[in-house]
Amino acid sequence: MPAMQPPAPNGFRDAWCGSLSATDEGATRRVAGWVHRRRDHGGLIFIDLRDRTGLVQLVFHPDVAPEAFAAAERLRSEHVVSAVGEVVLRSAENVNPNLDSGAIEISVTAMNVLAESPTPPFAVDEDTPVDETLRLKHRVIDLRRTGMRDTMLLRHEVVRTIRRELEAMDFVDIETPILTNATPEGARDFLVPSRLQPGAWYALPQSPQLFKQLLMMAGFERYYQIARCFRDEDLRGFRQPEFTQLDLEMSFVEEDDIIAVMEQVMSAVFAVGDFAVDPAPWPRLSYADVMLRYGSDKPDVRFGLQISDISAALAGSDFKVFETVLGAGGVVRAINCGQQTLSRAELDGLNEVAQRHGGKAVAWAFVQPDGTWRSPIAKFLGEDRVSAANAALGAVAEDLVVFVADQAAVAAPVLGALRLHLGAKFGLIPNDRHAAVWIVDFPMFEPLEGGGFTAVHHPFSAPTGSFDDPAAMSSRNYDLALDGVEIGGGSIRISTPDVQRQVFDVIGLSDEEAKERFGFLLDALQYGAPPHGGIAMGIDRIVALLAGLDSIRDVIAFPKTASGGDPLTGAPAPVDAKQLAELALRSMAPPPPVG
RNA sequence: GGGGGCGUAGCUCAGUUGGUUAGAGCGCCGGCCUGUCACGCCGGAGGUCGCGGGUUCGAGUCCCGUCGCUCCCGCCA
Repeated sequence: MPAMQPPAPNGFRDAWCGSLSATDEGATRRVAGWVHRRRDHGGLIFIDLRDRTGLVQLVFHPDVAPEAFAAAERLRSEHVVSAVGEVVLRSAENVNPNLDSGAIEISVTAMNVLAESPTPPFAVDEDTPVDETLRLKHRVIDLRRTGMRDTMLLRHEVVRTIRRELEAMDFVDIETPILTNATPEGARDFLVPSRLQPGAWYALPQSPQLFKQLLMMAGFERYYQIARCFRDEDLRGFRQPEFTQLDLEMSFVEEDDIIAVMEQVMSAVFAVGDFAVDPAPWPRLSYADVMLRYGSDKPDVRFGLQISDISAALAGSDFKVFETVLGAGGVVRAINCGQQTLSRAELDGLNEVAQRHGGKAVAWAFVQPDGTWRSPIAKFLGEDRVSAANAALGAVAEDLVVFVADQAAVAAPVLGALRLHLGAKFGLIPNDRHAAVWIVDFPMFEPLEGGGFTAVHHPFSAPTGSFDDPAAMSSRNYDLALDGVEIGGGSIRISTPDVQRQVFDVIGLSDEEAKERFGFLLDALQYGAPPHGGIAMGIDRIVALLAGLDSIRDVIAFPKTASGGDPLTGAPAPVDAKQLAELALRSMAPPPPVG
């Protein structure tokens, strides 16, 4: 964090607690903050006083300031005080190296108690973990802890850096509506009833997608916004119903232009967190490639354990499981774990990992010095197939190989999950090194059960290929993955009404529906839309990764729990019948029981 | 919607095969203490074992239900 300017002197303070140092020796300084800790020695009292910048030790001597000393005897944790005194150098043996201000202390001459506090529900320190519901219920106390404080300040610094970089590149910050229209596909919308138009509904935006495209058509060339987005889906550690993204859009650009801008911005952001990411440009891998080799569209490329397809090597064996799968158009894929050992119980445990992700079972083999396999399935395969598989996998003596046979759409994610599981188990995932990678060449459409298609990303991305074969079309999308987490994604957009209509047609949106829902977009496209594209980056996720946190709840000041509630305010909560009546609404359910 | 884990003092946790008055550390309160810095020493208070029901002579412990939190799958264009 950059150093802070001293506070403008007033009746409360003229210095930051954490910024005082030996250079202030002899000066009279006034500080204000919270009582972090009190050490009462009877004839001498020490107070650690805390403000946003850190701690400073106050000393109260009965002979220096009897009144202040008497007041200090009554101080307790989290009382708020303003104190003034001389900054004195500590003797060498009394220096506290754990404190930024540890070379000095303030010998207090006078103190004002500005507020008192009962004992807080948990200690304002990092020493013991605290139940998260309790933390959220008392978020004010929780946010006083150094971990939360530092994270919120880091978050601020990240956003500040983004703005600085983008503004240096002439991006314009423009706000888009929070009350807007529901979208027919994609995530579930949060809905807001209209009072002035009973029966009609606003929706909270899942992203400013269409508005930023309209801004390009309006000629703003380069737009950005730190935008709040809303999706009414189930929560996870890295998913909240409202979240913040860096949203940007540019005109007269292609993929390389957007990617170059983002690499510059993100490199600056990683530098803020002292985050060791390989210098840009970052690798661009195709969707098909990463789904095969990593079993994920957001691969963690910091470690090996890559997946290989060995269908061809093993085809035609007497092993019924593989033959049945291959006969039905499936695949056999495997991970060569190298010289690793797992117990029988650990090998069996892999089945659970596979089943959690929709797989059936995991086969395994240990390569022996002569190249044959010690494996329950070896006898069904035959020597030729085993050596062909060894060749395909680069497997040599003492290597462990794990296999999954299934339809590709199942085998890929199952092996992807196994890869992460094994990488963690073998200790292969470095936490001091980070890897960013672009994923490109996504399919434009994916087939729906029961016929038809849906857009893999969204129906405003520009497709490539022929509409005669939608399943074979790609989209001009690019996602950015960091350490196995999707931190952003975007695309070159459709900029002609024609193509936009054809895409709507493929996803089953009739001309009439398209006109009703997106008429404004088709209309704007028709009046001269520049080629344009953009990207959105998940701020919460980026900050969590920079801070090494597993949950974005820890980078949001006031987040929701897994059931979408806020223990602090009690939201969501029933509302008065009167409020409902004004909205022409009626409650269908009895209010939930209190407590 | 489905599956796993958790819920005992203000906080973090222990609690054996179901068996005496449910414990520890920290915190809190009181006393002592002039160089501590997670101060120290002495003493003390503090419990709806998440909630409801059941089994049992007896339930923190076993069973059923329920609520809350959390992780995973589905879902998240």
